[in-house]
Amino acid sequence: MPNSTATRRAFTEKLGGAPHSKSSLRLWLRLLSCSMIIERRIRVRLEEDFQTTLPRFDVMAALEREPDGLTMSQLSAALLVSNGNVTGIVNRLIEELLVVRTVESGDRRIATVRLTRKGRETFQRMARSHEKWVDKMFAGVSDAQMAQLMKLLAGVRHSIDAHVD
Amino acid sequence: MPNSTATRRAFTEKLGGAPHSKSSLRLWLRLLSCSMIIERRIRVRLEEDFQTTLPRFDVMAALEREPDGLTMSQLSAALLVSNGNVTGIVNRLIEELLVVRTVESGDRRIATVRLTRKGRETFQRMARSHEKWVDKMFAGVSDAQMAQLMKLLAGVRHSIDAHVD
DNA sequence: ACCAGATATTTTAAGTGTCAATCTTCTGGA
DNA sequence: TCCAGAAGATTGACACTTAAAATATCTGGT
Repeated sequence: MPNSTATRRAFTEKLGGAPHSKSSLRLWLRLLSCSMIIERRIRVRLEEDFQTTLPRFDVMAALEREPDGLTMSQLSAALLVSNGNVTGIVNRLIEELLVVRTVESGDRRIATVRLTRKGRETFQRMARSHEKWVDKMFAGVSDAQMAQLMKLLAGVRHSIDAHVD
Repeated sequence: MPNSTATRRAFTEKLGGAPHSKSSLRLWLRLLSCSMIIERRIRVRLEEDFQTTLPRFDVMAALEREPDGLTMSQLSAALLVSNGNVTGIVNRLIEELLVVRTVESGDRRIATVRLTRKGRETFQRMARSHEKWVDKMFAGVSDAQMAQLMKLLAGVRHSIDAHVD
């Protein structure tokens, strides 16, 4: 996982810039700590209950709705990770017999990755659990609050994209 | 980082569980993608502008407000990462002469880590930039929206903590 | 004084992540 | 046809991450 940390909160108190400044930083740290905690819990569960990892789960999720499979490049684009990274994860999934990688098109550079039957069945089980875990973590948040959050986070996303520099 | 991904959105459409279910998953994925994008941008900037990494920045941030330094254990507790992890990061910071690790108390098991003068100065510069980057990314979010988000995220955090299982 | 267990830290093994270099295969113009 | 460069994928070097094993040191009870 990922990385850290919620402690950049540290220097927040110092460095008094514009009033807006401190708020952005504090909001960012709160956002970060929420998603880190949720993600960490999912990782632990995935390991405990299915002896797998989040990246492997993510690859399988991307493949699950593509019966015809995805090329390595499509996979890395879908997951927003580097090409070389996908190679390693797919290799491990192949060892576990959860996916296959074949060269079948006319272009022999292109490798297509596909879930096996075992992979599909395994993923179904994992996805059901995953959904339950997330549900449970958000159980204390009302539908109205979730809707609010969806909207506000869309705004954040928009702000980020708008200020690409 | 690491890690991924915003594409678990994939299977969200299938697996129609309770109506609340799908919302949690979608909210979680939106939360995740926001924080991943922000974090990635900070990583890139830190590398481009200061040839450093986010974990190193985080360690320095934790040390910055502790003139007397922190032990390795205090550091890993503050950053919410494993003990062994901190060892490697601090080693690299030592090579860069940004921190020092000394054994000074009566207990020779305990190593104290402290920013050097160079480390302190370097961190000040980095923190100022870091703050600007975050500010800019949130520039399109109003103060009212930020306040709302703070409140709602506190609720999320509370919900997560309440449903530890 | 001794030594069993506790505590602080480092080391190790395996996975994830990046970028840059390399390998293979294709493609389009001369 | 031929070949320079583009495109898909893997490999290698490095950094980060964890959990578990190994080291080193301390502490308290006998």
